[in-house]
Amino acid sequence: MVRGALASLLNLEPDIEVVAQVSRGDEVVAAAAAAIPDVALLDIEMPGRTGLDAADELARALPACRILILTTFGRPGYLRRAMEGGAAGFLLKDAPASELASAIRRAIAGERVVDPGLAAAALSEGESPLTPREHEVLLASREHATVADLAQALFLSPGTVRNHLSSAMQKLDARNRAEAVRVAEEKGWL
Amino acid sequence: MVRGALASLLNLEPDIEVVAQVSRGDEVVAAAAAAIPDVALLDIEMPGRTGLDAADELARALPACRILILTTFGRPGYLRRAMEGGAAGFLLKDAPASELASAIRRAIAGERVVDPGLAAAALSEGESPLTPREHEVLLASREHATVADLAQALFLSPGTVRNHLSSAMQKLDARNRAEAVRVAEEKGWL
DNA sequence: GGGCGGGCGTGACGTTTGTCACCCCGGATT
DNA sequence: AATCCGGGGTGACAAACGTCACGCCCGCCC
Repeated sequence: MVRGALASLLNLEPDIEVVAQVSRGDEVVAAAAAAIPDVALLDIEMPGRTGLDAADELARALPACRILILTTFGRPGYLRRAMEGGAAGFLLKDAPASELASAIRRAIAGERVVDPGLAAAALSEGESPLTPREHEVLLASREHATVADLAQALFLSPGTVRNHLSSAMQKLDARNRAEAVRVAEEKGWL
Repeated sequence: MVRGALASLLNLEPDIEVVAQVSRGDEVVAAAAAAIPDVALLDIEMPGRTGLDAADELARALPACRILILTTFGRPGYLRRAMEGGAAGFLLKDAPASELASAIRRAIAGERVVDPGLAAAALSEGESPLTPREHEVLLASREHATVADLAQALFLSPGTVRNHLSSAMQKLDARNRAEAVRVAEEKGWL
């Protein structure tokens, strides 16, 4: 509904035409390859595939296509990943709707469009202190209740899992897994 | 942005006029009292106050005003609460945008508008098996890492907290707090 | 070549957690 | 009067958790 509504509004702009819409992250690249848009507007949380992942591949497949990320959650980690992935801009859904059209125009003009407050937050928070493995274990810990489960799912020894978790918890200043997950999610590191 | 976009679209409909918009749940009743709308369209997750809570009070303050809940998450528990609170309809944001206007018209006509699949899910899942206290403790456990913290925050003995948690975990078929919270959230019982 | 960090593992240790049995109380049901 | 349920509490116990020290390997970098 949201996508449809925004598309309708954008189509009312005389200089903007919506040439394609998809509902899933894993349909983005195919649709863009077919429609060859000037700008791709991507959400982050999507079924099938993250908007950030889709952006990475889209940037390789259609280098001429400018990418704008439009998301609900202003996690600094998201912003960083988006910019490193070659996005031209990063918008929050709680910005006024008028900003969307102007951001698209500015993206076409070659500017980078980033919410200033969010950019500051991204710089101040720094990037994730977690090693890839720690990140992976913490991620999996959301879906597996016990260390034994976790170890089996990751093909690791239970001891190693606990070591990774313990190390992650120290880095995140948390007193247990659950808190570590919360903190990591808040900072956009998960 | 989403609210603004939907409002713009609705204003394009000849028979619909958007008379007020607010961004916070705790501003709903005041705005409605000033604008006296025929229909109130409420999200659930809002800063300040839940849309469901706002709906309850709105139904008391302006009984003539029809209430439509428009939300991202189709949790059966949400639906139940909304209907018990006197809402005229319950829409999901992933429905097509065209359905929104028609739902508003049907609400004015006195119909109840509910996503059929969601209604079935609500009936099949049943309501929360948790006692009020268990619910409360589980809710608080999201923000307090240890039992000791939890006990202090709720003015309870640590043992009692663990008893409540244990009982909740059994009812939710979970092996620890974190899993219990996940399950309860999924079912819309939290 | 040596140092360093990441990944994987083990063993030991103390703490926390989850479970259970059992206690009391008050209100509602029968 | 007896029963049940929700709430609050205690004490004990085993299991799970989080921490630490230590070992090994590999790759990178000075």
